[in-house]
Parts: sequence; structure tokens; C-alpha cells
Amino acid sequence: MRITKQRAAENRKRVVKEAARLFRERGFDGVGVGELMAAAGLTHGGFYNHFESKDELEGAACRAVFEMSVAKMAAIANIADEAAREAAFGEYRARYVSPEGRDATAASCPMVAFAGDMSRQNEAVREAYASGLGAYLDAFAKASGKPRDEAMRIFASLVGALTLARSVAKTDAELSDEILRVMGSE
Amino acid sequence: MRITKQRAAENRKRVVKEAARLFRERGFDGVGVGELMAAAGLTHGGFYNHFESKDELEGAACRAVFEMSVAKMAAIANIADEAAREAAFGEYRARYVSPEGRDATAASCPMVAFAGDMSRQNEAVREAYASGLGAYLDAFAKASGKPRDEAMRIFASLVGALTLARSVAKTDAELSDEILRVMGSE
DNA sequence: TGTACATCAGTGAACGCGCGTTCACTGATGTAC
DNA sequence: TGTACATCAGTGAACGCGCGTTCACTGATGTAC
Repeated sequence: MRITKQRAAENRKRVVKEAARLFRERGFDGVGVGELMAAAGLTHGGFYNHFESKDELEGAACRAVFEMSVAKMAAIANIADEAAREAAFGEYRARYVSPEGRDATAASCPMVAFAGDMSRQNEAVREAYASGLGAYLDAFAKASGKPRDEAMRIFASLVGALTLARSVAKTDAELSDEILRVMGSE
Repeated sequence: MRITKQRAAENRKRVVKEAARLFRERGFDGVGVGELMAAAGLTHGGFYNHFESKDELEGAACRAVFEMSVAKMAAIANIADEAAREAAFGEYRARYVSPEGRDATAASCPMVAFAGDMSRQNEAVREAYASGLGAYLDAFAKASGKPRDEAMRIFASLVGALTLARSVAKTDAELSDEILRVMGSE
């Protein structure tokens, strides 16, 4: 049952998209090839028509997630009107460390979602991550309107707070909320 | 070949100690029961004489790591002389975000080492983590001599910086060093 | 204190399961004439 | 434009491997007398 080339390309994109969602939610090792293909409405056998290995998909998914995140931040950075840019940046930042931002793991920032596994990941993923982080930090600094040093410090504190808040969200909701709250008031 | 009770207790401790080291270095799922027992000089079959499951060991190891970290921070918090306490805290903090602190993954702070996996871990680990984090934050706030809110913000920024610096250490050493450097100068 | 037996920490083979990956096969699409 | 054949995305069974876990067994330790 051969299908149209366009349809095949769509299928591939759908697999990457579902992978971007599921990997962020449960980690690279937390989602199998079978589940990924099923999420895209396919069966596992056809996986290797699109990707050489699971590693390759991991790299592609990581790249896709970073592209989205960097684009979002770059859009804020490129707002011409300074007041509007600052407002947009403030909104982004507030949402980042809000309960909603914490619970939206499937749509999470890749830095927080993937950072913990990074040292054990394959080359494709590690490179996508490193170049993605560089690009993101550039956009973040520009969007924040602050010197690079201070922008990096701010971003680090957001990453740390979100990481800690997520790590105890299921076990100690009160502490998790407190961590987010103190990041809002500064 | 039955052995002495004391020897058996020593063996158990050694397994937990090696687990505390290896889990921090490679994550809970990155180290198998066989390797853990071998690291303690034993064979894998005897594992279940000491632990009901790998989950139980993970919980025990997590608890052990947090105990060490909390004790270390509490020791600083309990320094009577204020100037000496501030100096000790400053040293701890500087080392935390230094290249040495970054590369010492086997002796890493549990918050950074385990946070990423937390949502997918078993109950024993999650509870050890949550109560450990609470105790650690209390000690950290006291040691820092700052109001709890500000202490939490500082700690979050350290966690974020160390997490980010580690995530690109193998791929982009320059960026990794830069992240640590900006945390030192404030 | 000495003897006989039960206990149980440790050993290494084996089991069962899930995972990434491979494979023979299908049949609609793409292509050559 | 129509026909014949090759291609190849998708299917589902199967393979091989590593992992957590179980098991029968060993023999020194602990205990009861």
C-alpha cells in the first residue's frame, strides 16, 4: 500500500511533532518507537523508512523544539517599540514560572525538559541542544534589553526555579508553588 | 558461604554508597543492578537479600545523598561567627558554579543531578527528594543570612546555571564556562 | 565448651519482558515505453 | 493517453539484547541443646 510522496512527508513531520511533544513530557528514554509511531497514527515497522535510528529522530525532535523556542523569543526581541517589547518579555517571563508554565510539560522549554538527560544523550541531540541554547540566549538577551551577563543570570534563575518547581510538583505542591511565587516578586 | 552479620551490613552500606555515586553520575536508569553490585564488589544475585527492589535502593540512595548535602549546608548555617559563616557560604557558592563543581558529577548536589528525572521516578525517590529539598532550602536560607525569598532566588539561579553549564559541557565548553563565569560576578 | 542443625548472605544460571531494530510481504504510486 | 513494471511507505511478525527479578544451590555463621 504505497502512498503519495506528499502524504509520506506529512507522516514524517507528524512523527517529529509527536516526538517533540512526548519527549518533552517523558524524556527520550521514556517513549518507545512503537508509541511514537502510534501517536502519529502509524505502526512501528515503518519507522525506519523515515529515520535511520531512534537517535536520529531524537536529534530531529530536539532541533524542532529549539527552533520553536528560539523563534518565539526572537519574535519578542524584534518588537520595535521598546515599551511593547518589554511588556511582551515580562509576560513571557511571568508565564514561564507560573503554575501553568510548570504543568505544561508537553510544551515545555527544551532547556528545562532536556537538560537533565543531556550528558547521557547521543551526539545528534547534544549538538542540537548546544547550538539551540546559544541561539536562545542571544535572543533572550536581546528581548530582555539587558546586558548579556545579566540576561544570562535571569535566564538561569528561571531555569532553576522551573526545574525545582517541577521536581516536587507531584509530591509537595505547596513548596512547588512557593518556588514559583518568589520568582514572580523580585 | 554465609558471612558475618556485620559484614553483611557493611556490604549493604557499600551498595548504597556506590549507588549514590553512580546514580548521580549517570541517572537512575543509567546504572543497572548488576553494575551496582559489582561496584560494591558483589554479584547481582544477592541484591534482593538487601533490597526489595531497585526502586527501594533508589529511594535509599536519594535519601543518603540528600542527608549529606543537607548536613553540609547545615554545618555552614550553624557557624556562630557571622563573618566566618558568610565566608564559608560564599566559598560554597563559588565552588558550586565553578568548572570543578560542574565536572564533579559523581559528587553532585542531588537537586541538579536528579531533578530532571523526578517526574518519572517512583514514589520512594520522589518523597526522598521533596523532603530533602525542603530541608536543604531551610539550611540554605539560614546559611545565606538572607530572607527566605531571596535565598530561594539565589539557589534557583545556582541550580539553573549548573544545569545549563553541565548540559553543554561536552559540546560547547566555551558557552559552559561563560555561564559559570557570569554567576561568579554579580 | 562442644556438637548438630538451621539460617541466610552470596553465587551464577535462568526467566520474562520491553525495547530498538530487521525482515518478508503488500499494493498503490510513480515511471518508462 | 494507456499499459507494464519497478518502487517504496506502510504492515506486523520476529529477532536479539539488556534489564530487573527469581531460583536452586553453597557453605560459613548463628543457635539450640
